[in-house]
Amino acid sequence: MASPPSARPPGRPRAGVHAAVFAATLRTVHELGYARATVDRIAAAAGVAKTTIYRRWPSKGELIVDCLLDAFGPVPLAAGSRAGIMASAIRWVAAKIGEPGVGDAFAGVFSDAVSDPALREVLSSRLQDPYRLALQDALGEPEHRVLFFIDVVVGTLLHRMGMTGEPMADADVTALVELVLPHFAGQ
Amino acid sequence: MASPPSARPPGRPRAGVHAAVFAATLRTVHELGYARATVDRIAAAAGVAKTTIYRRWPSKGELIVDCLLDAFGPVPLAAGSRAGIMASAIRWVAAKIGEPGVGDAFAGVFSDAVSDPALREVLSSRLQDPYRLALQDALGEPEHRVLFFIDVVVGTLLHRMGMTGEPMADADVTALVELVLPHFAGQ
DNA sequence: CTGGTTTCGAAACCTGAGGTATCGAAACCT
DNA sequence: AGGTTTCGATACCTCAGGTTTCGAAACCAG
Repeated sequence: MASPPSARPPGRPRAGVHAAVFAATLRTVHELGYARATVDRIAAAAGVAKTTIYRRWPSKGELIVDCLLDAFGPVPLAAGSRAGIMASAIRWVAAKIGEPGVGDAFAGVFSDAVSDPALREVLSSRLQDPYRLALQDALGEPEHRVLFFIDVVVGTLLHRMGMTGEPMADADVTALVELVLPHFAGQ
Repeated sequence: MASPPSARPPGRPRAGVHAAVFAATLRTVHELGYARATVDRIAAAAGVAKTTIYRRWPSKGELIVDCLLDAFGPVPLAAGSRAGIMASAIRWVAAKIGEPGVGDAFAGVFSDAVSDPALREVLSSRLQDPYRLALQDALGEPEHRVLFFIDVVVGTLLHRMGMTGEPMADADVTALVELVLPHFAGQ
């Protein structure tokens, strides 16, 4: 029979560097901006060799996607009216994008994906799809409609971030909520 | 007295290459994507040396901005209700972004601006401000409100373009119009 | 037709970033 | 102690943005 699945493989075990690398990534992106946050610098900030990073993530883009997944976590979907769910989701993503480094990393990896179909696929399937499915389920809306509102909400927040370098202020987030909410009045 | 201002300066005159370079830029970006549309390739497609391009535009970003200004032209602002002006403006920018190469170039230069404050300033002042001012004037709205709706409309269109690689379909543009229009019912 | 001035094209070059390859040292298990 | 794997350091490759150089071409004045 095969060896028990929990048997540790021989050799030196991998060091747990994910948390340190994620923190170093957000810190470096926040301090230097996305383009100047090179993999070398991120590795140095994490106290790790560049080769170690490339052993775990196949590209800078996928590292950033994993970092964002870690930073965002699951959507808080408080039970309640559809409008309430939508409003809290919008405020949640706006607040996350406002955290230091997160918005820059998000806008940066999104930008890279424009010219990189493989990264676009990763971004779509690993980052967008889980949230899209959760929202479809919570709202009882069809896929194309949820995708549309993701375009509206995330697109608006990233456009503001990209044009001004600053996350959207609370007053404008409120305006965004009021723009979207009437379309989820029913139920 | 000084020589008449219309006197041609001595030496070889500059060749008029703007139109050819703009066309080559959109064509190359459309065929290869933004990142692979290098300045070398754009120059080759235009039948021009790379140095000639850098004599006229200080960076790839500014070349793209000028190319977009040429491709967009002025906003058609048909006289009518504020809602009608807004609806036609949204459909106009959506159609422009849907033209081959334009959406990719727009998303690409926007992406570059994320990590390049100088380019962000150029994008804001040369590309966004003229349209913002025209809309403020036509709609009688304050600056921050027009900026907010530019974030919503352009952000949504670019997010769709960036995530799917395709411009937004007409049905979704209609949904975008219907999302925004109720906020311009008055007058 | 000749000389002065400017622009053009071709090529070599520099910098910086993503990503890969190599290899000895370190960490774990048996 | 020996086998296996990962780690860090370093050198390296590719490619894109951008600059420099320089001879050739295009214009004007005399």
